[in-house]
Amino acid sequence: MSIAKTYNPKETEEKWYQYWLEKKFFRSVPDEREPYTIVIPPPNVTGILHMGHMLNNTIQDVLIRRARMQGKNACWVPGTDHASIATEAKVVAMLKERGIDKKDLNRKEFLNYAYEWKEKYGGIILKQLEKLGASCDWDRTRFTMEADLSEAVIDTFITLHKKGLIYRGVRMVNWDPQGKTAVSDEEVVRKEVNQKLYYIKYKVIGSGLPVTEGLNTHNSQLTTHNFLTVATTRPETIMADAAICINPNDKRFFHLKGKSVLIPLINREIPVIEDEYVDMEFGTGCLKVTPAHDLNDYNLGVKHSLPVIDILNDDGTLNQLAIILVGDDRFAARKKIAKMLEEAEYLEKVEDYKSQIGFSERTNAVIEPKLSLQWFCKMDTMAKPALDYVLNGDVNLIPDKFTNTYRHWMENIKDWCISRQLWWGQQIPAWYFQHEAPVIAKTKSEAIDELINRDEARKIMTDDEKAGFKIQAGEFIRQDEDVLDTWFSAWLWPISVFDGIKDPDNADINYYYPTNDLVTAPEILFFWVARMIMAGHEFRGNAPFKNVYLTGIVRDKAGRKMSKSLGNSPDPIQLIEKYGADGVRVGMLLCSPAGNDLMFDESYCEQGRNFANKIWNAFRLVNGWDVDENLENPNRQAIEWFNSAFSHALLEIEENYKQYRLSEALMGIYKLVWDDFCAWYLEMIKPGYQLPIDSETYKATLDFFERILKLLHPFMPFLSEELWHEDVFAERGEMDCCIVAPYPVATELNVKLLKEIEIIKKVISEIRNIRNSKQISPKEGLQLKIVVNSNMGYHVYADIIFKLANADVREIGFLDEPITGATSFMVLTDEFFVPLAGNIDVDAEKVRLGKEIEYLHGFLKSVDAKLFNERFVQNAKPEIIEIERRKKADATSKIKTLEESLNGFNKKL
RNA sequence: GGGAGAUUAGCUCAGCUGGUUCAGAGCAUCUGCCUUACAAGCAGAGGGUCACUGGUUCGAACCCAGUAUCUCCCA
Repeated sequence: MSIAKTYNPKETEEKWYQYWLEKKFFRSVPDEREPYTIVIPPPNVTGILHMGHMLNNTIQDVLIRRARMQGKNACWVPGTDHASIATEAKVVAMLKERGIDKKDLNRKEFLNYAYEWKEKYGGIILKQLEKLGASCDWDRTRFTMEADLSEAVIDTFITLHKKGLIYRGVRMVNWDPQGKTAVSDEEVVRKEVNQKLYYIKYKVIGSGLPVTEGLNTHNSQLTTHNFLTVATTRPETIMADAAICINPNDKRFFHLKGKSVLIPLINREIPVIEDEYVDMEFGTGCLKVTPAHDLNDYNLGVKHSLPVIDILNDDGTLNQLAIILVGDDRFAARKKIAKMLEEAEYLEKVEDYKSQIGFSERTNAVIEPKLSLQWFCKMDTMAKPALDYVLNGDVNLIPDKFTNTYRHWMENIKDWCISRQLWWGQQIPAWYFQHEAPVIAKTKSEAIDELINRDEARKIMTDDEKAGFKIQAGEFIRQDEDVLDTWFSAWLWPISVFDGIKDPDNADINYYYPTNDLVTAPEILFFWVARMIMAGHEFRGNAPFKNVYLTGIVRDKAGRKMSKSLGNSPDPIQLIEKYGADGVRVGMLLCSPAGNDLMFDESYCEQGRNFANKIWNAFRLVNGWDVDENLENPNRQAIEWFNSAFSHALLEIEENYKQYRLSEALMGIYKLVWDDFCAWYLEMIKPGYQLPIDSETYKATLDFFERILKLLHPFMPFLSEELWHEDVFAERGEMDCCIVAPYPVATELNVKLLKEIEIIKKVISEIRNIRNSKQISPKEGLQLKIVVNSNMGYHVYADIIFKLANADVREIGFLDEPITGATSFMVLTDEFFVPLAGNIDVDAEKVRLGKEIEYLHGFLKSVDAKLFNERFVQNAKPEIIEIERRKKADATSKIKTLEESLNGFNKKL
């Protein structure tokens, strides 16, 4: 039977993924086995797969497949996140294309379009994950805005509100005037921007005190005694000024104490206040205080009881309170007002100025600090236990360098603004009736009941009156327009996917929760991971997962973050088509140390593809052998050696898995397969061309191959499954699949054999090296003679040396003394001679020996330096000294033998 | 401005409690091979003042201090 020379992933991927699905290998239901659970970080429902997802989900799939093979009840819950801001933006854009303005729609109409959009595009990313081989339990797919999960969110809100952990307050928020929504600090991107610093003059008026004597206020040569100057980047906000602040220690401004000034253009009088907050070095030393439009000013305003004058509309245009330029956009107003100030001679000068400005991550609009009535979730009491879980190791951050960052954040946590001025999301269950304080309730009718219950006068109403009130209230009560932050859904994810909020004692939540591992990006450590831990503690009394594996950011070769706008991200699906899913998975993981960013390059996928092909061809070799039952097994050493080598590698691989060093675990497998199995073991046992193999070796080899397939499976599920079903291995029942094959376990190691084969490999390499440097064809047999000074039994390995180095076994001789006329090398303390009739360059050989002796002398000197150093002998640990002594002995004896060889050459001449 | 981390071969990274696992791996490079599983391959080779400067120590890639450069987080 002939098999293709190269592995073709396309057919096998489709075939096996379907097979796994049909046979329900991904399905998990609670049973008596130990559970192993991962909840997917729900990708944005609008998203398409990018390299970050590829990395993240490959890691999860590796972990979940390995756990499945280890006999655990592996459950990987998939799903998507409604991503309110991003999705709403996409829907708005779609409507725009159709010529529909969101403003012309009501909430219900808009949501219909949004759902239409979600139905069309929402499943794309999950379909793409299938291509990668993701073994999620698709029957469990959840969506953060589906009915059950939304209910969980609303119930959570109500519960926390009852506990006093949710409140409504006037706060400075980051306002996105384009998206018309508040965004979190984390969604604000700060960039350095070239701006102008405007120096504006405010006319000083005395409170009872005369203006500085003798000066004519109509004179254009005004002095600082009549005016003070303020430097600002935002001249359009002067109409919102509530005060001018000076530092009480600033001698330059003592004369201003207790006075007031007039705001230019609108001539409103505002006081001069004093606060040490003002930096005397910056600008002019006079600070305009605009509580409505700057966070620091707001705090200053609170401290000095200043009025708050908000001159901006939600869309960033100026409102009536501005008095002038009403209706103009803030940036247009800035230009205009600069001109107006200049014309009225209030503008002293303008300077270039660089500063950090916040931009909305979603709309890229300049963020406006804005006072707003928002809902907040109190963080301080929730943060404490969430911090403790990480500090005392109940939750493991991997790598643990993130623990520091986590602590720093948790100790300086601010309350969480959870309302968003959007429609796509769970509408806040707060109800407003006339001018009463809002009622928190799940439904309108519950809200009305609550209205009745909380008011003494209503409580005592007759039933008829109550019914009347209900009808009246029903007409006027209205629900909060805002929706909840998406993270307010996402923080429940590990609980809500198992319906643990609605039904806290159900079989699924009891079995799967807390989950085992979470794999996510460090960027969302705080606003997702930390909050999930808080929710876990709050609603279940424990942390939602044990380990958090933080992946790196996928960057391009030049170190730039991969992004759509840069166009530097390859399309993952195309990569899969080019290199195969297994190739891409291997490629991703080869370059992804835990927690470090990875500089992705396609060549890694190429390496992965080549590896798949290597395995494929190893299979072709084994598959092609005929077995002769009558043959003796000549490969006992080789078989026992590989058995040990496999276990040895497995132990290391397991250790790396344990520490979540997946790239190193993979590299361990890579080397085991490529080097140990293919380059050494198969070459050792390979029968001659078209000759049969003995059955013992054949069986052992197939067994090794099967074990290798199992080790490979988590990383290369398709190739391993494909080969698993080849006839040579076994007759497979329909459920006998690699995906559920029991994971290999290490057996006892033959340490002596492992060591000896390493020596034999070295001997073989040396012989090959001689061939290479002397241009001797591998077909030309060589002789090998050995002077054995160690206790190594080379006889046993004569066959192997012959086979791999073509040094004829019958010619291997054991000598008592070195011989001349041969090129030589040493392995450990043993001397090897390869006679090369007439082929030997005596001078070169002498030079080589001389160099080696010289090196050993140098080495000996450094060892002696230690041993003759009294302080070393006194202070160093005995075993260290012993090692040094042995080094010395070995080097001395090596020098001796090499010198004898050299003398041999000299004698001969 | 405050905090965290990094700097080891051309590239991506290992290197545990300071000492034979001590300078390592994979890729790339170079040399020779189309050797009947694999040229997506085989055999071999070269390549590093462990960022820099001091210090501690019998001994430093590893510990300490300073300097430089970079990344991230927070103002």
